[in-house]
Amino acid sequence: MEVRTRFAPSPTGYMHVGNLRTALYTYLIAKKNGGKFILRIEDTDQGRYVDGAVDLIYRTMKETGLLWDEGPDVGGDYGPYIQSERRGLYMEYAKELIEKGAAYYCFCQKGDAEEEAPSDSKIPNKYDGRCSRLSKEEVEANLKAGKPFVIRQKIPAEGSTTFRDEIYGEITVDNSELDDQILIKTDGLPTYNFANVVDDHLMNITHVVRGKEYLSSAPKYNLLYEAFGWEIPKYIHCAPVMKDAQNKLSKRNGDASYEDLIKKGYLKDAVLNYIALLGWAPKGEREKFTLEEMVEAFDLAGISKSPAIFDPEKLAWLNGEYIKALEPDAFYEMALSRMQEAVHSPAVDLKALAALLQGRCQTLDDIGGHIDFFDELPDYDIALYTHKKMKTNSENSLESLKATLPVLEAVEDWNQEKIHEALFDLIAKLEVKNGLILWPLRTALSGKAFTPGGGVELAYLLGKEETLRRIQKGIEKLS
RNA sequence: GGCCCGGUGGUCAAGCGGUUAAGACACCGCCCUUUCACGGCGGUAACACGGGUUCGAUUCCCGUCCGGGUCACCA
Repeated sequence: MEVRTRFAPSPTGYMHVGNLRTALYTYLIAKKNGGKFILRIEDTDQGRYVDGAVDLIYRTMKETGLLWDEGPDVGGDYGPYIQSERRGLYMEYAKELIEKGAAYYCFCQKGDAEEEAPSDSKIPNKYDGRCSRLSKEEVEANLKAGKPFVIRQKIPAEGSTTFRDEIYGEITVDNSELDDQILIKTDGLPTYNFANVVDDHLMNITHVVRGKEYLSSAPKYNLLYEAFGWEIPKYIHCAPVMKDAQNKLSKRNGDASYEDLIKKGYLKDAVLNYIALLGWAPKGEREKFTLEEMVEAFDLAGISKSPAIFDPEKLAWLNGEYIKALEPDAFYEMALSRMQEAVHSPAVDLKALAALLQGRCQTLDDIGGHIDFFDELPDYDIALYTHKKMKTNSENSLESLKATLPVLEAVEDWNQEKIHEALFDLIAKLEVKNGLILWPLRTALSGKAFTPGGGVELAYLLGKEETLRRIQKGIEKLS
């Protein structure tokens, strides 16, 4: 039988990485088995609907390559794929359940004292099931009178229900723990729990992938499937992605969303790769995977039972690996706007600068901080000239700069080779260590302890005139 | 609180009765070096606790503790 999985988000906000990871795992399970990945929008909660959320879901998934085979915009044989467009469909299934004795009409009002369970119940707020004991005539009369109603699932009073999750194994719950949950609301629309079961069956879903928060409602689903006589899908419940040991990563926590990460200069492939590793361990020691490679390597056995804390540092590291692996031109394109923000002189060779930056950035946002000295030389402390390994100090640095100035002044073609040649000729002539000339030069040019390149590169990028000016400035500072 | 699930270094995690308990990030040190980075090498650091079962438990069972989830006419 063909494997069919579905990602079923509700359009209630933006995609946080936990959502995205669920989508990814769902996709991987389908593709690993040569099956179909379906997108279904669950929008039965009119109150929580957020404008633009559906588009954001489409965009994020397309961008990351999680392409669906069936869905609202691409169609398929099991549509519609938007739950609100299926609204007419659920009532008949609910009625089928009533006929089968697995559900009943309930006329209790929301918030009614009547709805409250006896206080000795083990479950607070558990419905006491009084409407299930209404006679057929009473139900008919209420319906005729136009009394508002909901339809509730009738949970067997005795026994227990066992279901199997692919990663947690078999779980058994006493039926007395289960509430007669509402299937159809007063407005005639199904609850998530009911719509889900009906839709998954109608769409022939074979593997239900979802967050672990649904684990405890799974027994009720099983009862529903059994009442219908439908085949029960395989369940895969995924432990959440956490912000810290106590709190789940949440939408309102700043950088938890995919969009924010991208804005901050993370690469989509790196983000996808990283979140895959949060809760899934591939066989072997490889950590870097393309989506195709993940499909190949994916295995349910590698999915973790316990929650994983999102570690921005490791993401940053992985992102740096992805940046290094980029074609220089591709990196240049990505870095361009950020370089232009920081460097305004048209004389600066941004391609050469990008080449220097590529190996030193973990995120694109790091760029600004690396090149903030280009436009203007910071007012630095001359202590920077002192470096124990280079054996430099303010006195010999002054001499070095004085020696360097005329040498660079004499360079005709201002390019890296010529600059390099001139500087190393000087070093040879003076019979000193490279660092004695180069460290003071780099310091004078940048005013910083750390820069994206050495003296030669910086001199080239800054241009002859600015280079000489900054050396002169250094000499003044040291004199 | 009832029920369900989980608990290996700071973090992600291998492990599935016998291991010197992998690996990665981070951290520290050394080397290389035209700084930082990169690269190379090395290091610190973990089986929540208590009982069993067993010749032997990180691994199996029970209890405790801790954490999470759930108990909506939300999904």
